[in-house]
Amino acid sequence: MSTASDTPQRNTRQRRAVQSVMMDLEGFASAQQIHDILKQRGESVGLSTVYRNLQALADADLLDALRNDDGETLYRRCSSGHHHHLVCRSCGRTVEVEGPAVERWADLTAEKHGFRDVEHTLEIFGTCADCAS
Amino acid sequence: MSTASDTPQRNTRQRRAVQSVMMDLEGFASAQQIHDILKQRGESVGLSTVYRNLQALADADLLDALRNDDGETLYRRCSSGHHHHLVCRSCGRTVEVEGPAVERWADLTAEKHGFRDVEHTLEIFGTCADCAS
DNA sequence: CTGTGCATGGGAACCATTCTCAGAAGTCTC
DNA sequence: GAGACTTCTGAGAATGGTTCCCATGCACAG
Repeated sequence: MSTASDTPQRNTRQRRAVQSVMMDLEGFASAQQIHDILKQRGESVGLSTVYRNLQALADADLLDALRNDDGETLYRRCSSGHHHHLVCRSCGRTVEVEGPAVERWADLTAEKHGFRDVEHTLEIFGTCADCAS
Repeated sequence: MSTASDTPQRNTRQRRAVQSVMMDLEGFASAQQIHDILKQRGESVGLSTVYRNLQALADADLLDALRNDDGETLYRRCSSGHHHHLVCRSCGRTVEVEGPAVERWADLTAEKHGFRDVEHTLEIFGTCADCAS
């Protein structure tokens, strides 16, 4: 395996601080919000560095990233493996969901039309039980 | 019905020009691309106006809008009714696809977790047969 | 034809994100 | 532990898509 060999990254205070915040976070948050949280904690980290580390973590599949309607990128820690999200549009609470049948349908549909290297995005939005009352 | 009564919009040259371009377009295009096409046709329209009209058309469900990975909003004319897209990430060619089973799965999954007023987004990206060769 | 008010457009403003690059700080070697 | 080597950091500038501002234009009713 060569996939595991790439962690030539240095163990800096800033990287640890960002990871720590992401561990504590319950829902999705923007890079700027995470930057603010770090500032509040007294673990000040440059905004560029926050962006860089979030991207690195997302590339390593340690975080999920998605764009909201405003065009911001939101991050959240995630379990490994392919999955989708059920997000409360009111409070941001997120449930990770899987749908093997959907995966198959997407691949099959793409293949039927001659498409290669297929990816897909799927997010479900709604109002959770707590927020609905 | 009150939904059909709202077209108190003026019939300007610019609005007609934008609609005309969208009718001719095969795949998704960004506001800026559409602005360029208008310029090429000699039907010059201000960039702000292009944005405004595209948004208006999308709000009226006459266009589909989606965001690409770069954060740009892309527009395309769409057939009525709920559907999803299979988009070539190279040339932008788009196939509208339907997946009743997926709709049902999404609604069911959300319901199972107590979510209400459920919506979902689903897009499939790939490289089409022509671009793959 | 004339008045009224929405539409237009050019440029400034906005804002999330990325880039730049000099200085700071991990890590490896001896 | 010291020194060399290299990656990481951060402040501010740059970027780029989109929206805002507002004086002027133009569609449409009367």
